[in-house]
Amino acid sequence: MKIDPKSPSDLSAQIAKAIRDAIMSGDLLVDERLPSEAELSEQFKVSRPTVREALKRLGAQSLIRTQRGATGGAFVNRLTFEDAYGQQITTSTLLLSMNEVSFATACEARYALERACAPLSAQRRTADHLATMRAEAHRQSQPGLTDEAFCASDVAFHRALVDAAGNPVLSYQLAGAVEAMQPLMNMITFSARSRERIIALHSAITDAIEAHDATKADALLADLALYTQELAQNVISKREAARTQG
Amino acid sequence: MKIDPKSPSDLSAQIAKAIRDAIMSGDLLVDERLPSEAELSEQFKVSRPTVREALKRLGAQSLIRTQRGATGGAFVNRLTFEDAYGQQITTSTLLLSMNEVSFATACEARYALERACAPLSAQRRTADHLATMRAEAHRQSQPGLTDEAFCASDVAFHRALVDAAGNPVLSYQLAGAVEAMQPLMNMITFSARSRERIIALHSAITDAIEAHDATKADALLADLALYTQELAQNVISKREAARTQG
DNA sequence: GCGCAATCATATGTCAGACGTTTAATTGTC
DNA sequence: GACAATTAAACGTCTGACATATGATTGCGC
Repeated sequence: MKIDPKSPSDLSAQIAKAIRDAIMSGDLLVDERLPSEAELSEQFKVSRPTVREALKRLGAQSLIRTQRGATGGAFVNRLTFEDAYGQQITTSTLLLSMNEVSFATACEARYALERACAPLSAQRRTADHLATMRAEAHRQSQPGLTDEAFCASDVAFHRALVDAAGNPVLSYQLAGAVEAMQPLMNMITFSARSRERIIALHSAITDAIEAHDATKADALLADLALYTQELAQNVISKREAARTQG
Repeated sequence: MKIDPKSPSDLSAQIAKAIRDAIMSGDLLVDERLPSEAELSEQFKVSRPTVREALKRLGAQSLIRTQRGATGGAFVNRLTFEDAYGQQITTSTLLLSMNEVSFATACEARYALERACAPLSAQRRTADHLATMRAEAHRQSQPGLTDEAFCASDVAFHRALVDAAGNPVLSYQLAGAVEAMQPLMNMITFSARSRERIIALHSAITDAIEAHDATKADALLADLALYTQELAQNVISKREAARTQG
């Protein structure tokens, strides 16, 4: 765990990298305590503020946690699925909003991923998952629901569908993809008729999953993907028309 | 953009959160310059080192970049797909290594995701993608290749397969999933015979993709998934036997 | 007037030393 | 032996300063 003393700049970045590498390579184990800030500053021959900046970098990635007090210090953090979700959502959301990713591209990715776990979900779904899916579908049918609330419920529905696959790694991957899309989804205004159709599809998907019918679930998801794209296309072409006219 | 002055601890975390929220909500636009560290420390009524710790946190997430000199400062960073890849790989790798995720679970997730983009790849693949896939398959057939090099080539092959779908969002999602699995894959020792079979599958997959045959590609990927699981199972049961005996 | 070099202003990067706060272990007393 | 006070270790923050990079400005020579 050493740094290059020649490059005068970015010392804190180098230190962060050295520690990160030590963690990722397994030299530092989970819950192991790092040397105190004072000791690290001696080891690396830098000042304590510099060490602190490095530690904050690692903290931002949930690689370490810090604890105050006599037996405190920096500890290698066990990265939980929840931590990872949060980071993935932040990253994915920014990625989509900053890179002019088209709705079509994002939507295609989302449904491709969801269809990937549909067979597993159909196979392993529990009563709990089915109940959540039905509850969300029912919520979506309530009148007076704002578009945002409708979208949020939509995300919850799909989240349950993904969780039904019983594979935490898949859930983690898809949580980011689906949640990051919500800002894009929110731009769609759902008419009463379009909601009705989406809800019908949600119900049918739930039925298929309950019946362990992977093929049908897949087909319904394909329909839903197509319909979502269609709705978005309407919004986009209307905007285009308004711009041309105005 | 304010912080709570009542809680005495974690000031830098609060400041980081305030700025992060401003970026994610769109209050701060891409390439916009943040106030200088001195100005921020005035605004938030904290010292400069505290502000700096907050900025380093944001830098670690690639939310900002800093530049020295007269017109320097902190700028809202345009998160590139490459930045996002890097972070996702780091996060996914640690998640898998720290949470006793079974090989079976990770492998299932990986192949489920890959099969999700096989239809798109079959539809859109270019000559470039096919060339890369064939080149990697060929590399895998060379004698004397270490298991690590074989795995790395395997990752490159699958990466090309995913990129062939022509959807950067999918590529981003899958890059993390596939690359993060490499440490787990590396535990498998590939015999000459198992390599041969994997390479045959890789070639067949490439053929199917070239022929725009999504169904066949999907079936072959399913075979590959099964075979990979089988190989891993062998390793695991051998270890088990060794432990029982020793 | 124009080009080039020296200077300056600004902002980040780093350092040193200090004080406050939290927390657990130790010590001392009843 | 149990409980309270003290102590020590470590992080969290502050102040002030110097170093360094870099664009802008100024001034000089031509």
